[in-house]
Amino acid sequence: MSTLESRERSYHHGDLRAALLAAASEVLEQEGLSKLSLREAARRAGVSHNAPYRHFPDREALLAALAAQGFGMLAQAQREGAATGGLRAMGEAYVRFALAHPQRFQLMFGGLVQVSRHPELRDVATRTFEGLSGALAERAAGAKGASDASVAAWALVHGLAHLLMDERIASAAFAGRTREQFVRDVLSTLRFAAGPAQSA
Amino acid sequence: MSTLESRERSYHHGDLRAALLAAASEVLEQEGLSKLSLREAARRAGVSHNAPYRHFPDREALLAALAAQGFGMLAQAQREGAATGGLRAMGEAYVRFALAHPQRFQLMFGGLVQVSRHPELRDVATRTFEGLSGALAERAAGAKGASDASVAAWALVHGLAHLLMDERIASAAFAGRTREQFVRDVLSTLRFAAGPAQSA
DNA sequence: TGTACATCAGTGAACGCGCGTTCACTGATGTAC
DNA sequence: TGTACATCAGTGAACGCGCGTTCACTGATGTAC
Repeated sequence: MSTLESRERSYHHGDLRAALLAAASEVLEQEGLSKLSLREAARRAGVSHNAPYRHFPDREALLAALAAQGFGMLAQAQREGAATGGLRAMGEAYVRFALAHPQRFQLMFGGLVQVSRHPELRDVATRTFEGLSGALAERAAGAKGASDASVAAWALVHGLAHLLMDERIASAAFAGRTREQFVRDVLSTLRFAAGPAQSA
Repeated sequence: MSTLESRERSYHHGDLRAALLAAASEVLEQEGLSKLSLREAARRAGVSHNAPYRHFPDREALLAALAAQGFGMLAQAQREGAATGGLRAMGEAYVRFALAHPQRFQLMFGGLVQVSRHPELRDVATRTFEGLSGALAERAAGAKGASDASVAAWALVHGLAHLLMDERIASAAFAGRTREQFVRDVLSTLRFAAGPAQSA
């Protein structure tokens, strides 16, 4: 009998916390945030409805863990973007992440989870943004208002992600382009007003 | 006896629909979206818990009406901005609106209300955005990618509104400036890459 | 001008729902000796 | 190597909650004649 099988049969789950997070992610992506309850996560993990309380003090703690996971994913996507295509690719990766995981993005930014009550979440979120603004500050090094510029760049990709996610942009605006190409084109219509020349 | 008094005493409310919207707005701004139920709106309007069903077929219809009202307010704020300070002021007005009415903004853009199911909402939302992109297109008239540029500008203010609203921007970034000034400075770090010269 | 009647806009009781959470419990695990 | 015992991670029943929604109703209003 394999370890997995023995785990499946055993009274103790083995790694229920991870299983709950996986189940909750599934609900989140398939059914949306409003359908995501502790009970539903427990059901999907094949466990009684209050077993989750051994791993999460309350519902919000589960949401916070999911959000934290999301920031990790976003940071990873950005790192990959930065590695392959520089700053521009980082922005595109940000938008791509939001569109690939709209419900997760909502959870991360929807204000439903009180960030102040979950230090772990606050930390991972802060680190994610530092990655972005660090790269931007490097690019605009020394320029007056470099910090403001990095906020602006962040706002730009963040807003574009939101608008596309909510289908707020009429399909006519795409003008036949793929969404990827549209994002590239939109992002390239703006330049930093001061600082070193922008190459991309 | 004044008309108002007679209304207060009468069995029929007089204008319950408006009263419910007002009560719901109050709940929305004071308690947040999650506390906003048909029953709570009815309570605040001093009416039985299912009187609202004479005016709204279901809960989502009430939310949709509130969101539609929000788009009206936003359009109005933008018009005022455009009249007094041009394009830049329009963007600032957008951000200011979001910060003054965060819960409303969430409702309008949070994806909780199925826009497709509420034509009136879709229409007023579309008109609001046309006002913005119309002004932008005018500014960038003739330039290649003017439409893309207006999407970018919209995304910029939209994203900045979101980030500020969610308190995602560390207070250190303000560097002692007021929020209004900070918004102005951030917005001015970006320029259109092509098209007519930008004056502000 | 008065009256009958249709229609409209409220009321109040009741239903079922899924949820978060608590409680007392039991089976499984690990460790001290 | 065995055994006693503490601890941990599950179970299942139960609670109260506010909600959306439906039902049959009643009071108020307006209109045809």
